[in-house]
Amino acid sequence: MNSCVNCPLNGLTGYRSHSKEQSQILESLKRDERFVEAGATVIREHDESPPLFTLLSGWAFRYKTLPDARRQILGVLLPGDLIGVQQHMDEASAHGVEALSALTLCRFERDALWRLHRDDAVLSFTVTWLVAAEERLIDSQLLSVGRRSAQERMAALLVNLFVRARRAGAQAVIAPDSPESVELPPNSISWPLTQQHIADLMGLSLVHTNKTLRRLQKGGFYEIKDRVLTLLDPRALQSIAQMDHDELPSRYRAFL
Amino acid sequence: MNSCVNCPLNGLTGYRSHSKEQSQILESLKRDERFVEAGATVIREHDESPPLFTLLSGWAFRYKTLPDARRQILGVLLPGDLIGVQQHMDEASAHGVEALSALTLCRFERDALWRLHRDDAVLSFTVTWLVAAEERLIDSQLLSVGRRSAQERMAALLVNLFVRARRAGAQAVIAPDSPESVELPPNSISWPLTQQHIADLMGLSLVHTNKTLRRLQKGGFYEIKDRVLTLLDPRALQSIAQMDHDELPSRYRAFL
DNA sequence: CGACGTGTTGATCTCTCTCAATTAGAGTGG
DNA sequence: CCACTCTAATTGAGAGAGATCAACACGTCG
Repeated sequence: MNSCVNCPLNGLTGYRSHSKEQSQILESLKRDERFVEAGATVIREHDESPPLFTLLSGWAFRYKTLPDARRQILGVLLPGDLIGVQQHMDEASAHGVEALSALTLCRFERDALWRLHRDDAVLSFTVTWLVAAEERLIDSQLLSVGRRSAQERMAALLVNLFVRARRAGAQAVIAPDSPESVELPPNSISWPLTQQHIADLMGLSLVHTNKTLRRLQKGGFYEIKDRVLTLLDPRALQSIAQMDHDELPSRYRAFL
Repeated sequence: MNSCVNCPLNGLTGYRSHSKEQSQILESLKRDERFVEAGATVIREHDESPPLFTLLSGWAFRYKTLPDARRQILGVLLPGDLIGVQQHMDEASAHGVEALSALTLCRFERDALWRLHRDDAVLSFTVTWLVAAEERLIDSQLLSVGRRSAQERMAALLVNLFVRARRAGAQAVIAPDSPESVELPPNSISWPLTQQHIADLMGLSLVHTNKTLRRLQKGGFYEIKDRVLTLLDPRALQSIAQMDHDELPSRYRAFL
């Protein structure tokens, strides 16, 4: 079975169903599939014109670092996300991408982005949609990092990633050997993040991240065991996070 | 003279020159021009499907707030920026937009975004380019807010906005009555931000923002007088900000 | 003239960071 | 099977960057 059916460009955004025509264009732009192991670097931080990818399975993250090695994780990439649109348009890559779990990537031709815009209006609109959706995620993270307390940030992160992962899992047509495909209870997801990742995501120190997380755990709000996150009280977490009702786009709300 | 020549969709991204065909499409999608005064709300935080705008002159900002009124400014919008792509695709607006100075906005038809993708590949590619460019700006701000000290954040903000404003000014074909059009020495720009704005941009308190800014000013690195910012030592500021050489895209470097 | 917005400064307070040490689990090699 | 090593999580203590509280200065504007 062709894994292109899981490609986000192929109409899985919930916006429209894919057609033969678009599928064919995508096929022609696809160069190959790539598999990388957990921890591998997909794009180095200052790579020149890295390829355009689509994430078919697994978790990854985008990051930037300062000269003295402080790292900020810009966002978590889940199956169905696009990788490398920003850099593709503009000289060197501004951020690196690293795998959190084993990944399956669909790699496209160098000029795929332009050809896709040139050849098909639906596909080009989908790209814009995907990029805009990613921007909303960053906006939300910026709100957390800039204005939420440590505890609020943790709660927001848990809820956000939970609903995103649930939705990504629900959308995948097949993904036999990927971490997110393992059958889990409806209030659990696979969780490949270490506390260091969480700290770098939320702009906190490792130690403080640990203490804050611990407090939430002892409060019975969530549980992480064997790389699996279980939300024991999603509502309470949302409330702790001071999440405005509409901070979650409606397409995610069903997963809580 | 038609102000559409200043429209970012019309090839001002430096990526290509505009053609008759694209100009005509844009004309047909343009509904009208809007003028708002400084301080006005352009888009309320939870508006349903707000229109798509292009910022022709003036400064604005995007923001999100928490239920208890803490505010995070997500980014500053300068002439040539697109407003409202994110919200346009997806239910309610996730962020508000407010004017920092008097603005000239070009307002488009409701379904302009889709029609533009449908009718012209160059235009649709330009939109993707613009959205991706904005995402890079947010990435950079997230790095500041998450990992830079207060002093570093201030320095980074001053440098970043300076080069962006300089470039926007250099690109504007005409903008007679807008704040950024006033002739200023090459190391100065118009500066409509209050310290409260800066605090909300960088995720700091007003008081601490003031003290940090004051220290930099006393150090002779910059000066703000009569709503005009002058960078007295851009190199030193970059260095204070721990700005990696490539944190500024090359198209901005000429303005330092 | 008083009200208001903006900037400034000093005095605490506290959240988060840094430093340091310990525990637990997963490999790995002898 | 048992040291040995590495990574990730955990906890305590002390330090510090930044927050909060409180005044005051200055200019604009009704």
